[in-house]
Amino acid sequence: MTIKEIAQLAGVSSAAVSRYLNGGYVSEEKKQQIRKVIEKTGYRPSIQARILRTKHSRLIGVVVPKISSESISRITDGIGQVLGQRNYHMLLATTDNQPLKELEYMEIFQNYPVDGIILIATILTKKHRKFLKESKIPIVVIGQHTQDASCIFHDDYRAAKELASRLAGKSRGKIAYLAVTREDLAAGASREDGLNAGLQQAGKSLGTDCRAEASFTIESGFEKTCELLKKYSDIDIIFCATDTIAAGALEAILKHFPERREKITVAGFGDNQFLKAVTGGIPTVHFGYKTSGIKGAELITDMLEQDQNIPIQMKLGYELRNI
Amino acid sequence: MTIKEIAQLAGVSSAAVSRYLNGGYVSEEKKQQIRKVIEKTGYRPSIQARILRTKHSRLIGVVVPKISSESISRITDGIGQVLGQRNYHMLLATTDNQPLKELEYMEIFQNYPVDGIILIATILTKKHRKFLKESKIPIVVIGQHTQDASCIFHDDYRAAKELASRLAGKSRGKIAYLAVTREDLAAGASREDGLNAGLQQAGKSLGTDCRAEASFTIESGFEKTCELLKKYSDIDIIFCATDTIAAGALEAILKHFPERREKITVAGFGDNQFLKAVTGGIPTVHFGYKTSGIKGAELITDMLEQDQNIPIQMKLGYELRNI
DNA sequence: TTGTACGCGTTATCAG
DNA sequence: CTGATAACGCGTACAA
Repeated sequence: MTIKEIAQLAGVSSAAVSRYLNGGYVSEEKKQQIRKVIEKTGYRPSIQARILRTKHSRLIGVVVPKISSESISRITDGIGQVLGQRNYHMLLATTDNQPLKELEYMEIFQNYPVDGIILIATILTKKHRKFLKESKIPIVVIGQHTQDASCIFHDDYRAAKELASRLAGKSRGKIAYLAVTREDLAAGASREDGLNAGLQQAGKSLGTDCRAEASFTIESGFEKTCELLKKYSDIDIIFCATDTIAAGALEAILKHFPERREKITVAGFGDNQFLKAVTGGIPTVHFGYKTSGIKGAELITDMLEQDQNIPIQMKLGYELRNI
Repeated sequence: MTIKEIAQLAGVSSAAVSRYLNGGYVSEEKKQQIRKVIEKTGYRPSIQARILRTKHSRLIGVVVPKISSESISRITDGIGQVLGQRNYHMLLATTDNQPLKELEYMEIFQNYPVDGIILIATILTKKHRKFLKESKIPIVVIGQHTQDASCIFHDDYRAAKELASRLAGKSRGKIAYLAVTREDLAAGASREDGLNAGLQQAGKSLGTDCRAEASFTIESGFEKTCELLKKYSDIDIIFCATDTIAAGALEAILKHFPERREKITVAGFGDNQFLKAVTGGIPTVHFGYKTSGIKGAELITDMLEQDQNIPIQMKLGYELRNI
């Protein structure tokens, strides 16, 4: 079904049908004819061809590293909420934690096309930065700090510092840290640096050889914790770069070192609701993920509708929980 | 940047550039010229305009009720894996558990357009069924049984029946069930019916007034469990329609009825990894979610490439865990 | 108020 | 092997 066929069936020109669809001048009489035909045929205009003409789709592309993450779903919730209110739609793409795929999907989005892109970022490579700078459509980065685009991020450093300094006092043994790659500037480098600063402030430091690097999974937290606890019997705090890793740490303790359960504190980042429900809540950091989604969506729609092209950097606070 | 501009800069026709891009006949000499210009300008063809001509995008749209769900992310993992191998890309849309939004996004996908749609279904209304039947592009439904499209679903009934019959023997008190709406034929009706059949087989039945209807959230499981446990002091099994609800049930017990913790068995569906890690694993049903994603993606790409239009109904098995 | 004609960026056809 | 040119489905000046 094309607009031409509808026009023929209704005995009018395709322009009239187009105007009918988009609220232009059409006589009452022709409106009726057109409406009838459209109802009967179930005709839907091709968004596709329309975009080719109008250059905007009222679609926002959101690129995420994975979807099985509570923090990410909170962000997309926030985005979806604002976009819905402002009459946009959201399309998601997942990259399975592969930065190259982020670029792949951003290009697809750009050419497909969507009106704007929100990137929930992990590692920003040179290629990313080039893309951000050269993009023809607005991009907002969530979760990482960058000069190359508007961004919304969390105060990972200070959160980690405060968490560490407040928890470290309780420790009489070794303190361990399950990190994630420092290439991830937010969850990797900033949290780790903040942690070390916080420990120092409390007159402590990580135990020798008590740092391990995990990936963003439960299994990884499980394995690294087993190794650590096997090596040292006096670890009494395990900080984890994410609550997901913390879940793996808890599993390891539960399964292989149950006798040490009471002695070891496991702390994380993210305030995972699932974890809170079934454990009663471990010490963790609550970031305003939903808020960052809301702000991100507001930002990008503003850029779209007001041609605001001055990049904005926005840092969001945090709250310590269960501490 | 358009193909015409590239053609001009390279001193060839736009047709030659198009052939260069799509592997047609171009002399070695012109190839070089074109490549140079494309590299220098960073030109990317508009997928958009290409689709207008070719009618296919090598894009598959996947509609999901929410993304903060482990089962759903396992399905999309499976889909993404196959699609990647077969040189397709995946676009996701979330509907926030609102069936109307499912239709909205399926229409967007259809007109946008994508080559095929995978719907991870919850409630199939009449409008859904009409849409499925009339769709011009292939649709695969995952998670629900339907005659109106190819579908892949799980054996919820028998899984629930076996789970119930094997667990019921241990009970000496009241048995409770936290259901979800029966409008959801799979997670709602089938599991509940299977559960009742399983209990009956074991010579038991649900306690009077011991069925409550929850939504698919932790909070909801928490509230309903509080109410149940307040009313009856001899409940010793709580079956939950999903592991997420089960997490809420565990939270309620932990927080408000810790003294009854040892006496109450909480069982669920879905084999949630997070839950398994931190609790050691509650009795639950493992469905082949990733498999259903894989099969779904294979199905739809086959339909696309072989014009197989005979609908296929595929039922997948299950495994009981931690029982 | 209406219809004609053109353009959006590609690919496919066809004559060279 | 190459280059004009028509077509894809729509929106919109412009002329009527």
